[in-house]
Amino acid sequence: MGLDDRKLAVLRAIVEDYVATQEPVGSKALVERHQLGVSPATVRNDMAVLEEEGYIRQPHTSAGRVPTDRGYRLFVDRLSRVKPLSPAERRAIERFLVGAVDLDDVVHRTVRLLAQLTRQVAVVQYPSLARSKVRHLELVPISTTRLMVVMIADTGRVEQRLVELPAPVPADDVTDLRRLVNEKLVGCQLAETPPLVQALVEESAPHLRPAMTTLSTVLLETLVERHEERLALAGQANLTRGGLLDFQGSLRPILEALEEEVVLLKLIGETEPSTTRVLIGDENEFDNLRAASVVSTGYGPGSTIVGGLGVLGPTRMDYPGNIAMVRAVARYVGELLAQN
Amino acid sequence: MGLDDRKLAVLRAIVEDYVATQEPVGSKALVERHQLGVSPATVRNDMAVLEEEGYIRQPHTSAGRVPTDRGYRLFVDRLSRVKPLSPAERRAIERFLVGAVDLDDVVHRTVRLLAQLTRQVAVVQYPSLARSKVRHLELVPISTTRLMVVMIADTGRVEQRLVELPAPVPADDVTDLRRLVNEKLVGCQLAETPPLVQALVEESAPHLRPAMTTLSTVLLETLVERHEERLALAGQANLTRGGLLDFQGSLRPILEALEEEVVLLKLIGETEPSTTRVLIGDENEFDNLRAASVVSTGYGPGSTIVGGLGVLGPTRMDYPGNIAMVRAVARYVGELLAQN
DNA sequence: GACTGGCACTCGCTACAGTCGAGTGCCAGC
DNA sequence: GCTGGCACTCGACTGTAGCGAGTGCCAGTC
Repeated sequence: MGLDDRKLAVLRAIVEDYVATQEPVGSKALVERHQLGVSPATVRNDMAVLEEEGYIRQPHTSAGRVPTDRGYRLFVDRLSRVKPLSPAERRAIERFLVGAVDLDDVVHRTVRLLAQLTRQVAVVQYPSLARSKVRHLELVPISTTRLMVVMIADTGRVEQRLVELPAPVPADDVTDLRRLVNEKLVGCQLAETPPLVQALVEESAPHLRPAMTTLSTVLLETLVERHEERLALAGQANLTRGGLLDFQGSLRPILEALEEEVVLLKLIGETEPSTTRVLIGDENEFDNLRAASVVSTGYGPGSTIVGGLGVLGPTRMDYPGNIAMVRAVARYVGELLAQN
Repeated sequence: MGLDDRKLAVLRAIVEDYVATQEPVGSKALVERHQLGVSPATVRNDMAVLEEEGYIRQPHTSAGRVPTDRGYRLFVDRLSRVKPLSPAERRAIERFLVGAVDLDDVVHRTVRLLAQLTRQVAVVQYPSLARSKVRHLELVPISTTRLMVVMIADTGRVEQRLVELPAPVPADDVTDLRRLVNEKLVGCQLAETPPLVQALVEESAPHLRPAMTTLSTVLLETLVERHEERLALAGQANLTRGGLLDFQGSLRPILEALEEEVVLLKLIGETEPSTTRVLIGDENEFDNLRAASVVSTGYGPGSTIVGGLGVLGPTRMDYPGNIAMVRAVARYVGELLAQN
C-alpha cells in the first residue's frame, strides 16, 4: 500500500507533464523528460500501482495516464512546493495595484491582475460588511419622506439604500437622526450592530421614533442581512483556453455557476483559518463545478481577514503557481488596504 | 434587382425557419412549412436571386440556405413586426422589478430579467453620470488629510472617491467646503460642471483654496472624465445555448469582448435618438463580435435617456422577440426610475 | 528481490473508399 | 411565369485497414 519515494516522483512527474502538455503521459515520455533513473518498464509497474490506488487513470486502454482528482490532491498536499514568483510577476503586481484610487478600483484591478497572472477565472470578494466597522453614516434627504442612507465602512466600502419614511421628517430632525446614529454606531462591527440599533430606537426622542424605527429596520435588513456581499469577476475568457478539452466539452455548467453569487461566495468566501484553500474537482460541493478546481485565500489589512479572493480553472491547472500568485496578490491587497 | 413580394416572403420564411431550427433550410421544407402557394422549384429560383443579391448563402453546395447578415438586416428592417409580449412575459417583468430597493438592485434585477427573458447575454449600463444631476455631495473626513467624497446623483447613482489633501484641514473647514460645493453644484448636470468647479476654486476663501483645488481636481477627474460609466452583465451561460454551432465553435472572442467595458459601452451605450438599435454581425465595429448581434435601446425616466441596455447573442437570434423585450424592459425601468 | 529488455496485445486515430440523400441548377413543357 | 423532372454535387455517415503509442507480462540479469 505504501507509496515509496519513486512512485511519488512518478506521480509528480505525471502531474507536471500533464498540466504542461494537456496530453495523457506515457512511461517512455516520462523517463525521457525526467531523471527518474529507471527504465520505462519500471515506471509502468509503478504506474500500475498508482492506478490501483486511484491516483491516476487511463482514458483509454492504449493511452497514457492522467491524474485523478485524488492524484492532484496528493500532489498539492505532499509533492509540490509553492512556486516563488518571478521578479517580473512581482513587478506586475506592484505596477497593477499602485495608483488605485478607491476600493472599487482596488477590487477591479485586483481581479483583473489575478486573471491575467494565473490565466484563470479570478474572483474577488469585496471586504465583507460583517467584518467591517462603521466609519460614518450619512443621511441625505431626497424628499421630506425619503432618505438616502450612505454607510461608509473602515474597509472603504460604501453602501447606500433609499429609505421610505412613514411620515415627513423636517431637516432638523434629519440632523438629529444623523448625529444619533453616528454617535452610537461609528466604530462598531456591523455584525454586532443589531442590539445597538435596537437600543437606538428606544433611546431616541418620541418625535424621532417612527423615523428611527424604519431607519433601523433598513440598516439591519440591508446592511447586515441582505445582499451585503459583493463580488468581482474577471478572466472568463480564460475558460476557453485549452480548447474544449477541459470541462469535457461544455462551458455551460461553469458559466452558470459563475453567475451565482452564492456559489462563488461559498467557494472563495473568507475562510476562518487564514490559510490558502485548494478545492480539487469534486471536492467542492457543486455539481456544476466537478470539473473545476478553486484556489482561494483570505485577505485583509495586517493579519485580519476581511474578504476572500481566488481563481477557478480546470482541475488540470498549475497548482503551485496559482497558489503562489493567489497568496502574493492577497498579501499585496492586504497591504494596500492597511494604508487606508 | 427588384425583390418582389414573394421573394421577400421566401426570405422571411428562411430567416424564421433558420432561427427556429438552426439548420440550413431547403426549398422543399420551406413550401411544406409555409403557405407560399408555389412549388419548390419556383422557390429555388427565388432563392438563387436572393443569393445573388447577398441576402442568403449556401454553407455547402448540397446544403440548404442560411441568411447572411445582410439578409437579417433586410428582415429586421422590412419583414418583421415587433412581436407583442405575452401576458406571462409582462407579468414576469413586473414581478421581477417590483420591490427593488435601490439603483444597484434595479440594475441587477433588470439585467437578470433581460437575460432570462431573451435567453441571451444581457447588458445594462448604469445611468450615465454625464446625464445625471448632482443631488448631493457629501464630504466625510477619514483623517485630517483624507476626505471621502460621496456624490449622490438624481438618478440614484452614488459614487465615492478618496481624496488625499495637500495639508491637514480642520473639521470646520470641511463643513465650509461641503456647504460651498453643494451650494454651487447641486442640481447641475455633471457634464456641464467643469466651469462651475473652476469658479468654485476661485471664489473660495484663501485658507480653503488648496483643499478646494485638489477636491475640484478629483471631482472633475473621477466623476466626469474617468471610469464614470458602469455596467452590469448577465446570462453569459446563454452563449453556450445551441452548442457550438453559433460563434463558429469558439466563445473565446465573445467572452473577451464582454470583459471590455469600453466595447460594451460602445455597443449599448445610450444612443442619441431614443430608438431601438440593432447591430447585426459585422455591422458592429469589433472583430471579436463579427458573429454576434446586439439589440439595444436607451432608457430613462419619462422621455429622457440616462443609459442604455440591451442583449447580445448569435446573429441567428429572434430579432422581433428580442426587440420587443428590450423595449419593454427599458420602458419599465424608465417608469421605475421616474418614481424616484 | 528489484530492475530491465523484449514482446504480444490493445485500441484510438487517420486515411480511404463507398453509399446515401438532401438539396441544387437547369430545362423542357404547360 | 410557374412547374415537374432529371442529372449532378457534395457533405454525412459507414466500414475497413494500417499505424503507432502505450500497455502488461515475463523471462533474464545484477
